[in-house]
Amino acid sequence: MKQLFSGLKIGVNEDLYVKDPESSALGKKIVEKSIVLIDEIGFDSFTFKKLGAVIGSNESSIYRYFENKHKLLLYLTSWYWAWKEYQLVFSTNNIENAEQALETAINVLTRRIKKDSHTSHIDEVLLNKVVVNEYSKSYLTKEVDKEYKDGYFEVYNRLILRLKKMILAVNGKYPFAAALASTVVEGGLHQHFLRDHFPTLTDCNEKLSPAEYFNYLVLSTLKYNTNG
Amino acid sequence: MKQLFSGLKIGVNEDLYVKDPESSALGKKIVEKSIVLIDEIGFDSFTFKKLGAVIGSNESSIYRYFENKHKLLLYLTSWYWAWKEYQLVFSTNNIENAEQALETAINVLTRRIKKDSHTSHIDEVLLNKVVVNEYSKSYLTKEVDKEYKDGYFEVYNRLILRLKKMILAVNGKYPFAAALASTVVEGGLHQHFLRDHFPTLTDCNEKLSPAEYFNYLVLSTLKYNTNG
DNA sequence: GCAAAAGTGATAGTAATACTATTATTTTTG
DNA sequence: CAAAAATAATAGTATTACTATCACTTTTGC
Repeated sequence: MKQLFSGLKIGVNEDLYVKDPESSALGKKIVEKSIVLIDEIGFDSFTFKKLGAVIGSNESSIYRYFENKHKLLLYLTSWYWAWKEYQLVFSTNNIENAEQALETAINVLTRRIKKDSHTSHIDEVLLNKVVVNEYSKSYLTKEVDKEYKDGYFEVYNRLILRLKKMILAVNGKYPFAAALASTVVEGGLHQHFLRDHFPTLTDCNEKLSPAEYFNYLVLSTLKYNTNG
Repeated sequence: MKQLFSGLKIGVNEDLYVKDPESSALGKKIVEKSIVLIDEIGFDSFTFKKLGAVIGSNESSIYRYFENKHKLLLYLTSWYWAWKEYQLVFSTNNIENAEQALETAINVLTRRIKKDSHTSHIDEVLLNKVVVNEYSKSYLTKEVDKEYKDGYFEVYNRLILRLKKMILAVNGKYPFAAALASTVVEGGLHQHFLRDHFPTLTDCNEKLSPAEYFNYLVLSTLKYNTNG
């Protein structure tokens, strides 16, 4: 699968950046090191000035790529979901059996990223950690409706609707397909967070993965319908 | 049920405030109006200075009740979960049938608050909105492990463990009881958010409530186990 | 190879934030 | 009514989140 990605540019909404960070060495460095720094100090403490210091660049230069740190976060997380979408599509497109395809999709969407395939300058292991800890902050804002209209959450939306379709392929009569799809994706992030910080609130640990929990949850609720 | 609450003080961790806001008129006003203002402008734009202007009080006076706005948010959300815990306990404690009790609990935890019982100075409708939009921000921080140890998330923890127990009462062999309980509570907030802002990502709307979705989800996964 | 253009860096400046400290004034209460 | 407690007013600091300007460096197109 690795070769399928090499040379392939992950597409995110162009309004998220002032200048395409993929178009220059500095741009790539900004993206690469912002992930490292956000993981290290958290998004709340993260500033362009600190990032500038890390990459040996001026604050003002970073502003030429991203309007502000909120847009940068949207860029990073959009990149993440686009990457997940590719993984989902490529890992399920030759599976005929709907149930098996759904299981594969759930695995892709809820597994913890351990090894970095490291296709580019982006470290997917760190980016996954950033998404778990910071993604909600990108939409829990007063500007969310406007930004939704502007397509800033396009990739995330599309990904969830793909999963919804796969759920309906298993059981076309299930009435909560969108809610279940969003529960799996958002819940996947949340269970990883709980595992790391509120361990009594989840059963997921070394031996039991969120993927196992969600696979059981989804299949049982979809099959319950048909069994009566 | 209303009378059970009147005169009953909801208990939150004492380290969350410098001076108990319940102990004075100003303290109550701070709590009351902070909910209104956070709902209005969002937690990110909320400052003690703006709150001071709203209540006709000085910024420095607010600092005598809460160290900073993060602690205030923890206070407000703790109050909310404590209030939910009471609702849960009182509405289920005389139900013998485990399945029925669980259904009631899920209803209490995932329903939208519409009417304000308005026991005190706190508007529960607004507070519910604040929790939906801001609760994640209270734990998605770099200080979460320290604050967890200090008991800042005690009430929330206890509430989820109560739900876990009720899940196990229905099916003692279910292996993901804590994960399912946290999925219901956190997912409940999330589905309300989606309904308001990303409507294509949920099936919940005027006619279909998150409570119905979660009831079906939980009962089907718990029963699937026993049916095979 | 050179000039224009584009990109980057350095510096300065502003309004707002998130506080702390001090002192003055008002309110409570013993 | 005096002492104590609570609140208000003012001032001050470091940091944030930018914007603007200008200098310098690198790229590119002829």
